Amino acid sequence: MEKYDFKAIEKKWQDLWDAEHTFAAKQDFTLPKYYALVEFPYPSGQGLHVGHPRSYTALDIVARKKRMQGYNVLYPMGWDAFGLPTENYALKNHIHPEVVTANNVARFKGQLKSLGLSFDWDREINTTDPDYYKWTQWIFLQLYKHGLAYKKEMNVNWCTGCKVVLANEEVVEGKCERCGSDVVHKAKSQWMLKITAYADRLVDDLDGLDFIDRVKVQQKNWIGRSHGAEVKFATTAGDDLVVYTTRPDTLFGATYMVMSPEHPFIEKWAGQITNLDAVRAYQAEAARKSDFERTELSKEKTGVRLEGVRAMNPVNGKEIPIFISDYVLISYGTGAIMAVPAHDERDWEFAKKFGCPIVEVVKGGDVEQAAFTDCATGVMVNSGFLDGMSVEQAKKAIVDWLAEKGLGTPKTNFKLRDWVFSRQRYWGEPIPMVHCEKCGWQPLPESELPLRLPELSDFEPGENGESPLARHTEWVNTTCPCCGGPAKRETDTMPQWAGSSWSSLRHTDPGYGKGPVSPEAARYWGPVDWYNGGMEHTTLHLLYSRFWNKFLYDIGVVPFSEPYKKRTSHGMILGENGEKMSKSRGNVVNPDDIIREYGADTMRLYEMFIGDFEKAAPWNTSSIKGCKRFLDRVWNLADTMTPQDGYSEKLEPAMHRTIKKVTGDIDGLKMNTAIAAMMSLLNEFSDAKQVTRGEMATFLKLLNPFAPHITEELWQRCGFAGQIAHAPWPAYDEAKCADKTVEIAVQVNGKVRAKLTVDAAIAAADAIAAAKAEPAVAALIAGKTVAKEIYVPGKLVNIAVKG
RNA sequence: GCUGCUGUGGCGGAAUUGGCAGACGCAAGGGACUUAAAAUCCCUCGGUGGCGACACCGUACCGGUUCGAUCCCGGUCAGCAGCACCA
Repeated sequence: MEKYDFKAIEKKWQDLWDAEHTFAAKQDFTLPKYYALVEFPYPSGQGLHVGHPRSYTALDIVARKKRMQGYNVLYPMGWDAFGLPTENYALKNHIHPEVVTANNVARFKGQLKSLGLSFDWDREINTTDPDYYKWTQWIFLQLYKHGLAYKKEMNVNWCTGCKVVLANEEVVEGKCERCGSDVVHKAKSQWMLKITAYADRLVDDLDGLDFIDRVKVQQKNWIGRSHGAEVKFATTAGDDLVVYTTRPDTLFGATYMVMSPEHPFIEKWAGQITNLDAVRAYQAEAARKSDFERTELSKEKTGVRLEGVRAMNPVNGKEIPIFISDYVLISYGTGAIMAVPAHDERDWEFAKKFGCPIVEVVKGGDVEQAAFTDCATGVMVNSGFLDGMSVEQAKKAIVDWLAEKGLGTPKTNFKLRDWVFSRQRYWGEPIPMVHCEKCGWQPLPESELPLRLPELSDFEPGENGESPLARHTEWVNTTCPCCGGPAKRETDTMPQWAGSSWSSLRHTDPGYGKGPVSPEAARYWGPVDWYNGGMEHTTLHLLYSRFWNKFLYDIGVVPFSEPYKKRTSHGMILGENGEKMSKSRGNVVNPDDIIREYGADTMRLYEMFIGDFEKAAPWNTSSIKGCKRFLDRVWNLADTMTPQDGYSEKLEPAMHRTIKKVTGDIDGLKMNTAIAAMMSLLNEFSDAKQVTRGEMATFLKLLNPFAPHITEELWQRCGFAGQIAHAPWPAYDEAKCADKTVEIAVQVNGKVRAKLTVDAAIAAADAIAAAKAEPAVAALIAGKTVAKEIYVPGKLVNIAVKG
């Protein structure tokens, strides 16, 4: 046969797949279904990164295998195309974002096709398509109508670089997640989504899902649910100061209180505070600090004591001082705490600095040296009626006592905040709301959707934090849907995360006109069976889309409350030097170059072979050659094929074992060891100098999901019927996986001293007898007492001797 | 600081209900073919000692349990990721 011409072969089959829609999901809803999904890309100007194919190829392998196993597979692709980089590029180059998006999508699509990915292009979606964002807007209106979208004047995270508001999830260490600029606080009126209403379910429902642990852990930490109690402390100012605590058991040890500098009582009590100047100065200082500084300076506690007002510990009647300090956050709990320095590290540090008494109420540590925070072993002391109880018992007892006296109630709190949903930029979905002086905020009638973005030539963001849409008065000025009078449109747009929050649902029937989701298609296809995506989206897209799905479930739009059954995450592909790929580091690998030089099949194989799918792995150009060499040898294998249909006697166990291994490894996302197993099998064929027709057919099928072009071509050239993509996945027989004879190790006291080839079904006594007969073993055990003899079937014999 | 994860040859990585450590691949060295190179094929390839058959050591480090530990337990160190004063 001629040389392996991957260029011609790959083009031939890609064209055929396109022409025949080979991988389109079938409309027959009686077939068993499988919905595989990868996070759809943001079509950036840089084109595809070598990281994209790692995720896409892995699920492509899953999808191709499932098709061969007889499933009706949905493996769709789309474009998450709204967003700042496109808009910034458009601004810089004076091209409309819509044009930029179309160009980028065309390039991405070409690149994805050149990889031979089996996406169903008939179900392509684009979040910037008005037919798509019509329904994104529709979902927003439903959220509004159910009280889950509301407008609020608040301090928001403002990115000084992008000139836009960010969600909490988009702020990393006080900097913008995208551009790295400083994030400052700014008071603005913003649309908010009440994700906190779903906090409990977003935590609890994780238990029933097949998500990798680190995703579950990260989501749980982010939502940050804690159980405790709210407790009322009487003050000399008259108002009760309410605090939230997870350790009500330590109430007897509360020796002072702390309020956040933003706490409203400070204003209220101004007349009674005798050191108001110092308090005001501290408030001003705290307000000046950005989030970043507040966390950076967290080592040293600061604060001011409120002179003139004191509180009373409700459990023992003792008067205790009140401080203000920025280590207490206004945004969490009640904005005030009871301080128990003996059993809380932060309180301990503060008490040491400000000379507050440290009263031990849980025995077990040395509270003069450090706070004792262990809940599991401590015993209550100095706590009146709680003395002698464990921490757990004391928690119950004190909460009951507080409830009885009307001093406190059990309470659950979350770290999760509501989702800031407004962005002051052009390239996003317009928020379909209208403001009327008379009627207030009014939703746009659903019949007027989609509310299209106006054609603008000037979409530079406003300096004052206004959206560019605000300058477009013809679009802004409208009539009130309620009273018909003059009104103004909302000029902020939705965040980039809006469109992707329901995209998995739309793929099930992207053309459906009566709602966001066809009920019939959703019932059949949903939820997604396997979803793969980046860890960086765990507390963003993944959390948001779970929230939206739950909402859509509650209002009867979808019949399932979780959008994804299984979630995995791929590791990053690093540069050859082990650092993150970036232009500035000069270590970027372009997938187009690799495909041109080695072919798509080699590229796919290499990215799957590179290492543990979940871990980061450095790119290594010379390792690619190993994968190319493998495919070259597969190509040449066809020349050694014999006409025999079944498996040769010698290789039969290896064939069954490899089928089992590859099948299981694909399901377990261990593509690297699946490929290793196929390489080993190829080595067996090489040693045998031949391959039977039956072996060839099975081998090509196993390899097909990984290297679809070369296997399709060889399938045809070897004269097998039809296309391999439609061939059934090979089966294995467990009973035929084992060899008839096995080599076992013989150990004396755990050290290998001999090897022995025995019948696989040998009895333990016979194996041990044979082992003892080995000269090397006999010499070592001669004259010693045998303490124990162990036979592990098919593995080894171990003889333990003494003396 | 807290939480989670990881630590295996020159490199990427295999192998754990405790059972022959280093599969598979890369790189390297030697050989065959060739005028030569590339490609291909064959051999070697954890360390130390020995001409040698072999012996001893070896899965970050120290200790424990076991006939047997990369795997389990206790402690130490290093790295990565997430969270970051959430009471």
